[in-house]
Order: sequence, then C-alpha cells, then structure tokens
Amino acid sequence: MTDVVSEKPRRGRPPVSAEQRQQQRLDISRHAVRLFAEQGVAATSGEQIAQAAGVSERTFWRYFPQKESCVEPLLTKMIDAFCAVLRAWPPELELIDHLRATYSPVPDTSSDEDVESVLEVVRMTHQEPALRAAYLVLRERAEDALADVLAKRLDLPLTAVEVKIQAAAMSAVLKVATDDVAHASVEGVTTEALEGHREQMASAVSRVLRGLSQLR
Amino acid sequence: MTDVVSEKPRRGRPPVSAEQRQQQRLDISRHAVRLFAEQGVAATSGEQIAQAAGVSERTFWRYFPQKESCVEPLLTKMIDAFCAVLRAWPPELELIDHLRATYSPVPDTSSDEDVESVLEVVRMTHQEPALRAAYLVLRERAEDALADVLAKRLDLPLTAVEVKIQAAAMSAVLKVATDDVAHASVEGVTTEALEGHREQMASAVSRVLRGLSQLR
DNA sequence: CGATTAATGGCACTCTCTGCCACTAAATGA
DNA sequence: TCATTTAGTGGCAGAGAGTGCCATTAATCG
Repeated sequence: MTDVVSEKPRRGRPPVSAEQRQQQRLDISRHAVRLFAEQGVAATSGEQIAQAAGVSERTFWRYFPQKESCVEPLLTKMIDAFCAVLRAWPPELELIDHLRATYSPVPDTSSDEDVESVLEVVRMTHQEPALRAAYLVLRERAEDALADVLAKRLDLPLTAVEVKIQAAAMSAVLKVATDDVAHASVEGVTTEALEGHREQMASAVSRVLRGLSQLR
Repeated sequence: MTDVVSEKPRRGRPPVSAEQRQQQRLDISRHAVRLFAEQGVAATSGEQIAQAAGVSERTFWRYFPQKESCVEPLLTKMIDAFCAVLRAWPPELELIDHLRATYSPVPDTSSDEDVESVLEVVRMTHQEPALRAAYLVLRERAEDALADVLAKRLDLPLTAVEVKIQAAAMSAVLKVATDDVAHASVEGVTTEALEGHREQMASAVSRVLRGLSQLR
C-alpha cells in the first residue's frame, strides 16, 4: 500500500552487476562463435561451448536459453553502436550529414577487436538457418529502438503507423548494407569497405526517409 | 557425359506430386496452428500434432523439420498471394494503382477459408518468440521473390544493391501493414479492415519506391 | 505376378533445454 | 567470528526435439 520503491534493507549476496553479466555473456559468445565458424552450428554442442568457456553446461544454458542466442552479444554490439549514433542525432542536422560525420562502424576507435567476428557472424547467418532466424529477431528488436528515436523526432506516438513504417524501412536498408559490407570483407576488413558501407547506408537511409516523409 | 536431362525410363512408384505434398503439409499445418493457439507452442508436442493430423510422429518430422515450420504453409499462402499480384503488375501502370485495382488480401474470392487462421498466426508471432523467428525467415524468403520482380522491372541484375534495398524496404512496409491488419482483426475480419490494409500498404509502398527511385 | 522405387511407421539414439536440489560465494548483523 | 540471508553454480534426472536406420506397405511397370 504505502511504499513502492522504498524498502531497501538488502541482506544477502548482491546480484552481479548487469555489466559483469554482459561481460560474461560476451566471453562465452566469443568461444561459441569461434566453434560455430570452425565446425558449423549443428555440430557444436552446448556441452562443447560450455567447456570451451570454462563453465558448466548448466550455467551455459542459464546464460543462453537457446544455443543460437550465443551470437547475440556480438551482434548487439554492432546494432547498439548504430542506435547510439542515431540517438545523438541533433535536431538541426540532416540525417545523412549526421551519419557521414559520426558513424564509423568500428575501426578507428579501435575500441573493438570483435569487428571481424561480428562480420563473420553476419556471413554465417547466410549458411546457417538457425543463426539467420536469431539475427532477424535481433534486428527487429533494434527496429524498436529506431522507432523510439524516430517517434521523438517526428513528435508522434510510438504506435503511429508512420513511425513504424519509417523504422522498418530504415532497418531493412541497414540490413542490406550490413550484409553487403560483411560480404565485401570476407578477406579481411578494409577501411574502404567500411567507408563504402557508411556512404551507402547514409544515402539509402536518406532516400527512404525522403520518400516516406511525404506523409498522408 | 552424354545425357543430362534425358533417361526417363521410370520404373517404380512415382513420387507424389508437389501439389499433393503441399496439401498434406497444409492439412497438418491447420491442426498445428489450432493447437498452438489453444495451448501455446511450447506446450504442444510434435507427437500431439502428429496424432491430431493422423500421421505418425516420424512422418510429421519429415514434413516439418522443425516444429515452428508448421506455420509456414499458412503464412506462405498470404505471401504468395501478394507476390502473384506483384508479378502481374503491368509495366505501364503505377504500382499504387495496380495494387488498388488488384490486391485483395483474400476475402471476396472466398477461395480461402484460412484468412482467420493466417491472421491468428501473425498475431501469435507477437507472443511466441519461436514463431516470430520462423515468420521473419519466411518474410525474408518473400523478399527474394520481391527482388526478382523489381529486378525485372528496373532492368537490373538481382544482385544490384538498389534492387535489394527496394525489396527490403517494400517488404518491411508490408510487414508493418500486415501486423496492423492482424491486430485490427482480433475480433474477426471485416471488409473495412482489409480495405484499409490495402490502402495503407499501397500508399506506403508507393512512397517508399518514390523515395528510392531517385537512384545514385 | 515379380521387380522397382516411394512413402510411411517404429525404434533407438543424441542433443537441447528445464526443474530441482545441494553447494559455494558474498554480503549483513549480532 | 559466526549465523543468516540471498545469489550464483554445478550435478542429475527427465521431457521433448529431431535424426538415422530398417522393416513394411503402396504404387507403378513389364
């Protein structure tokens, strides 16, 4: 009745931080993806991944309710990067200019040694149906984040069909561009490939929005 | 060396026709979807579906390599209908006019008593992650069909990025519109809902193409 | 009818994933 | 320091998903 958010006399062992948990997931994810690439997804068992990551099988299944979700932490990194850029989109700028100025899918910051792995995963989703499914579900979750940004931008409710459509179209374009750069980077990531990716993405996204902005 | 397509002295029992096989799949599909709706996907076992459909479990797994693919035959019906309309798109017409004139997501022809089921499935994909994944994979397959039509239309190779992007964007728009009509039809399908669907879809698709057609 | 090929069903088996419980780890308060 | 409390881990058993193999049945042709 009274308190809703109060009562904080915590007692026992505190839960691990969300960051720590994410880190653990990412760690397992790396092992899993390596094995997936080496042997294929079907041929890689949960037991094997768990062993490689140094946890019990039971714990592994707690971190990843399905085997294919192992790719999630790595892929999320990529998608989150884009969402962050999008959220930082200043109102006065054209989207295309903002993307050209800000978006770098990873390289220069060097904050990320997983780029190769991420692209490897994207490539794998074309061979491994189970991974493709997981990938698409993940992208759709990103679509919601996109919709969120767009709704604010257009000053419309999240449920507005216009918002959903723009988000879906942008997401689709992004998917194509990503697949494209992944394919172009089979023999290693090059700066040109990444810049081409940004340019292609920026222009396509802009064109989609231009078409869709003629609402009603 | 010599013959490649010749040698047809068939001997034993002929394989069942593709149509017959599809019909069988559709039949099982109907039972499965009913059970999914009644009990949830997780709570419905392969054995149960097989029993309901009157085949052995082994045969069931031969028809559907994964449990979730049971929704495929029904959903494919819907997607195929759209693709057929698209393929019949005459070169001289604007897409939006063609859609308005031709596309009816099912009702009048009455050739289809599965509409309710299809929409039910689409709604279910929002509650059941496994179904969502299957749904998205399916939609992506439809995207390829779309790309096919668009490539011919634009006289570009299937691999052209412009083609991929247009197909992806159209597909995305279509997805939103479909989700929308499914949601609007919870309490039964109405003609208004379906016409609204067509209208929304037609105008959104047109807008996307308009934006994207400014190539390069 | 016998030969041939396709489809089905039954069985055993592996792998995925879950529930349950015991055990260890980290915090608090006495 | 020790008891208490809460969180995370591991082990074990078991249901269900899905596969390989083989025997059986169905359909076609000579």
